[in-house]
Amino acid sequence: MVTIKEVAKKANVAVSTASYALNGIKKVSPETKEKVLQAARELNYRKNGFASDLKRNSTKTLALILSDLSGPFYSELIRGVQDVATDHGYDLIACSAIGGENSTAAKFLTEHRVDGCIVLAHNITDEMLKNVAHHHFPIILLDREIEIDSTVHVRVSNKRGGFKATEYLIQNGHTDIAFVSGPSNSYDNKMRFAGYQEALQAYNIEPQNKWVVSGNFTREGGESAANILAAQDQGPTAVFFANDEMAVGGMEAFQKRGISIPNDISIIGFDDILEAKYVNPKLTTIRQPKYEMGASATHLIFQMLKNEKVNPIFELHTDLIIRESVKKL
Amino acid sequence: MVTIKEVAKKANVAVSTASYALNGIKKVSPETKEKVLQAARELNYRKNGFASDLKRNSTKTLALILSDLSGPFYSELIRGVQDVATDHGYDLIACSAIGGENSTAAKFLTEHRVDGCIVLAHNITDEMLKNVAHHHFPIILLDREIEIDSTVHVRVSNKRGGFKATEYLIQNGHTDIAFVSGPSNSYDNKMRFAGYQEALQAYNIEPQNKWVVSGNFTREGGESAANILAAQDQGPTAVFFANDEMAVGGMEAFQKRGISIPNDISIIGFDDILEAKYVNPKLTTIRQPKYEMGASATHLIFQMLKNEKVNPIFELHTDLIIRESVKKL
DNA sequence: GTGAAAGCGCTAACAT
DNA sequence: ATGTTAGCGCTTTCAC
Repeated sequence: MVTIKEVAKKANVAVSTASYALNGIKKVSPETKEKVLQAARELNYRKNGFASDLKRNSTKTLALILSDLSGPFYSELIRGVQDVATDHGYDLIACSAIGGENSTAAKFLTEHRVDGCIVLAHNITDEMLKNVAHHHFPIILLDREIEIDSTVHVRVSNKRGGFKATEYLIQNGHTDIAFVSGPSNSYDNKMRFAGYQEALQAYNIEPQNKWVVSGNFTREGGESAANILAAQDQGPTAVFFANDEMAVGGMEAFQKRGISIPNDISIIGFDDILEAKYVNPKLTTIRQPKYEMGASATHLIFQMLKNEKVNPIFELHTDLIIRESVKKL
Repeated sequence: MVTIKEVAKKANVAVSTASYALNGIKKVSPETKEKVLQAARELNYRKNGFASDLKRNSTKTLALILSDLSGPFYSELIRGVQDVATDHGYDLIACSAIGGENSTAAKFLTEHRVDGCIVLAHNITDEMLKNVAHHHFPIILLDREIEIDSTVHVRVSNKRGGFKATEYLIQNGHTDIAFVSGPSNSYDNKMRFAGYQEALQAYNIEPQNKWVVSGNFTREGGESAANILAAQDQGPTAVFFANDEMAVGGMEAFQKRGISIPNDISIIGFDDILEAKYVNPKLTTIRQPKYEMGASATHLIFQMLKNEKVNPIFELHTDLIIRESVKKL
């Protein structure tokens, strides 16, 4: 490996001069600069980023921690993060939390390898986050329930969204409304369900246990939930899937059984994934402001980096997107 | 920031001893070890990963360079990379090549921040790759045309795949076969088109310029290509979309115009994306072995790291996946 | 088993 | 404008 020392020697200057030249610091005369650059080129010099970060005590990079790099994820959200990071001259890397304590995520979280982290991973334990969170190392948690000291949460109003979805169904004349839930340990799911229940109550509709079935947030889960619902003597006239992924699977399952959407049954989802508008009929759903979530999270990091005080909770709103999958009764 | 020095002081040992204890090196007696660990806990010590990497001169991490972190990408491929990296005790980070010379990707490529790179990004120039590639820094290029010294290429047999797709159409009685191409600067696209042409020639079918339309590898591009094709007096009986993304868009566009698939027109794609089997009718396509691409690329990196000789080109094969979108004439 | 000390490659304060 | 040098936090050789 060729170091700055060798470059300096070849250019007949001191290391400091070489460093200044290489970093474009004006102190150095144009001729010396060119000499250094030339030497660097000839030696094919590449700086050692770690050494430089170590010295400067700053990495100018942010990490985005995801449950699984290869999982499906919100590209809009990432774009939000990326845009803001770039605006501030920061780099962004993504890493996976698979492996828990031994994951790449853990390494970045604990070893001062980045200046801040955005965590969108449910496989990172609260325990670990607690151990790592301290001042001067900003951590933003997305969609987490538990509050952790010196950590900031960015959330979406899942409960209000669940309420809106259910209310929209009710306003279209539905009273027999099923809820297909995600995994029970999911904070998102819990809140969306709470919104569903609240809406039923607000409109004096008796909740029915048989109409709450679970679907694990996956397409397949949505299919089997739809099949369970369709097999009942007296099925619901509408179903609220706790995410679009399941709604898409559910729609397919209903249609396969000859049940027409929205004529025989109305469907509403949650998330507004890309596919929602390509499915047939187009899916009515609750949109999460994903780009804004990413952008806000990143803005918060920079505020924290500047030692500004930030509110520990930042909540964003949801919108009802009306398309074609709900019929007025 | 609390350093190992402070831990050592608190534990009343030398830094070296603290280092041994912290790294689980057996030299140190159980009691001293416990003393050190205790001190570290109390001080909430986090090691500085850079300092350690700098000293060890190895990062034990690989970078996966993508055109755009927020773009749609092959999660199967990433899983392949991830699995193999993990097996070798390496970490994996993903970063974006947006910004070219100033991108995060460039930083990782040039600054010795990782032990090897897998590049799946067309916005990294050959020039840059050339400057960076040298022995002891393994770089694997995915789906690239130009060969670069001391760099290894993993490819898929796009041309054979294009041939197979076209041949399958021909074997089903089609002779009026359109080709919807991707961006002209894409190596994948070029090769798939070459396969298409070769198949036509092999079966003595006259190629028709009016049946080659471009679609930019996007869903929208597929839609407009389909619309162009559908508007022709005498349209094709089959169309080969150079990727599934476009095929899905094209199918929707055809169906919107009342053209039935596969009754009125047959469709074949390329890639076998997840959606291919959820679309209606299910899409017949050419599958790329994406997991294997990722896994092979990563294996190659480790071979290079061990200074083993590797072949500069590694080609994987494609398979025809027959589903429902092609009809026998 | 433990400690002292060199040094990884770089930056920046200070001296010239 | 350029050079000398301390030191970032860590690992590891060598001496005890």
